[in-house]
Amino acid sequence: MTGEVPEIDVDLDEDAIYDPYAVGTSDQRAFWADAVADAILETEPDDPIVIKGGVSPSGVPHIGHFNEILRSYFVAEALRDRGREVRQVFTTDDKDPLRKIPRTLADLEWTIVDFGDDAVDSAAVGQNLGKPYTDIPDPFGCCDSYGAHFTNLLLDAADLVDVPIEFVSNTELYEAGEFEPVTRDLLSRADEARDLLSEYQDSVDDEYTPFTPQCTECGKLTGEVTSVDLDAGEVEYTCTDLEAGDRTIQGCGHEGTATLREGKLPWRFEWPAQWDILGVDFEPFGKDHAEGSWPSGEDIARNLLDVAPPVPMVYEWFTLNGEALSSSSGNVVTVAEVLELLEPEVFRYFFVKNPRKQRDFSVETLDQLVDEFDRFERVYFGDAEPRDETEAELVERAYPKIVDSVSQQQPVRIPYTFAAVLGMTDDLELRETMARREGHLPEDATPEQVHGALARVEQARAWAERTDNEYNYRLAEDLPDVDFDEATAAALDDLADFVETTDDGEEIQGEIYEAAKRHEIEVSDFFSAGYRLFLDTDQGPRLGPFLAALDEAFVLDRLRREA
RNA sequence: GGGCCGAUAGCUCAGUCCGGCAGAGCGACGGCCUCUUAAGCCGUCGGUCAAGGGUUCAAAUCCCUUUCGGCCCGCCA
Repeated sequence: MTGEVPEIDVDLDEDAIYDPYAVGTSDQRAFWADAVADAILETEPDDPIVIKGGVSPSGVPHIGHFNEILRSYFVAEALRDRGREVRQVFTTDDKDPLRKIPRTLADLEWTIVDFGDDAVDSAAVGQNLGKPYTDIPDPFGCCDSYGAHFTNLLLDAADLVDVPIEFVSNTELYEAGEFEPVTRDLLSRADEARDLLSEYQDSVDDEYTPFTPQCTECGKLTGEVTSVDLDAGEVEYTCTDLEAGDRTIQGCGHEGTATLREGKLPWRFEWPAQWDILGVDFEPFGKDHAEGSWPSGEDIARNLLDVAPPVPMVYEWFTLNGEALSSSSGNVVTVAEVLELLEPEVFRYFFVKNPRKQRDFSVETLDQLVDEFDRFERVYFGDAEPRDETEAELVERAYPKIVDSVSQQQPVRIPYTFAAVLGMTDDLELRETMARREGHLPEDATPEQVHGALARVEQARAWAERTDNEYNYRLAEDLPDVDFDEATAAALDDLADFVETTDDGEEIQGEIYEAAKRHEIEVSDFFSAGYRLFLDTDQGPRLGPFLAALDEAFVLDRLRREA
């Protein structure tokens, strides 16, 4: 359970509640999710409050999709803090047609594979452009359809970050007839619908019909409606070509009839129709929707469907390593991959930040994100000073929503980069010894705390390996190929003799200097010799305590260049 | 072409709505710990608030213009 929600007088006018750029920016709240909750409550929604997100299951889910999941989650939690019941719904827009061949796919284990890979039935996909995702075979053959496959990955992604969501399949909504009343209504007032949408889309002309039938012959959503018979609940259509980007998906020319369930609404109408059907009170969306779909959707909801639109919120897109996230170009990172590098709470923390800012998710500098989270957590436990009152409130409100559960005791965290260094060895006891020697583990830490703190090593090690950065040390198991001069060799022998007499890291550290001086060699060169022997690099961790932590017999053999 | 969002220290970001000393963490640098090299402590440096102009006693904040990054204006979602 989270802390008290600060009581404030909220005074939002209609404009502020339905301006997607304004929602969530109140200066009365430190955490944007609280400001969003204020706006939602101003609309006086009934319980349960419905929060919706949604994406097309078009390909490999990537971290961008977590805007839909986690932004919504924080708002849901902010409302629950105020005693409200909330449903977090997520639509998989699986009735959408596949418009182009994805370059990469992922199997259910999140292994990324190229479209042309042998494991992929590429023909099953290539021959089905223009069909709904749920009518295309799963190219891996493991799920009911292409749509089901990637919906399963989305479900798994939400599960990985432990956000409970109610999944709703759009295709199933159509099949169950949920869209039929809205479809019928829109077709009966096609002129009105056309007039309204033409204010937002220049291309809407007199021929426009707010329904896209699915061809009974070829299965594609390409039909051009030629007549409507609402009494029969049918439309007549001709299967025509479909423009998709710079390509054309060919229709089969079939002339036939379709029921109001055999097809779909164009997106501009489908979105507000979802609001109506699901009773949506709040929906965040990417900036791509902000200038197009939202204004028309709001208008359609109010003036055509006669329903209140949800409270909207725009989030900025972020980049990955400075480049646009793009499934087609392959610049994606999956949640599964991210969670190999980060603890879930750190990943969730990333989404606590202001949604209105363009942000880069940089794998190279992930350590900074982790450090930021660690400080955030210390502030929560009173172990670090908040920079101002705003941050104090932000921490108080957001931290409990980031972690699984707030622990009684402050979790022990070892710095991420140090954790990466510990990854030099697979010896768990050695990791703990080194961490203790460096004071990263309190004397009285419980075994659970130690275990929890060291769990980070796996992720930090994976990060160091992946980026091959300065923390990518590896304990040299065999004697590296070395060739020292006489003085250095003698100094190393001295050092070995000294190590034999003590296991005090600080004393060893001092002897390294002394031995170098005695043999008249540069201290820095002597350190380098040590790093070369143990890590096969020129620099590394503080050598004395490092050697003290290692197995003594191993250290002696190595210093004497014997093994 | 029209509209919209963003840009603040080397990095990650607060602060902008409602004008009032330019901020935090990390990094860097210096010092301390018998000690250049993952830790710790102390300290220092670090800024054309993207650029220019305007309003104001006072502008990162408001107004105008421009640059850069991105989005929308598709019978796409």
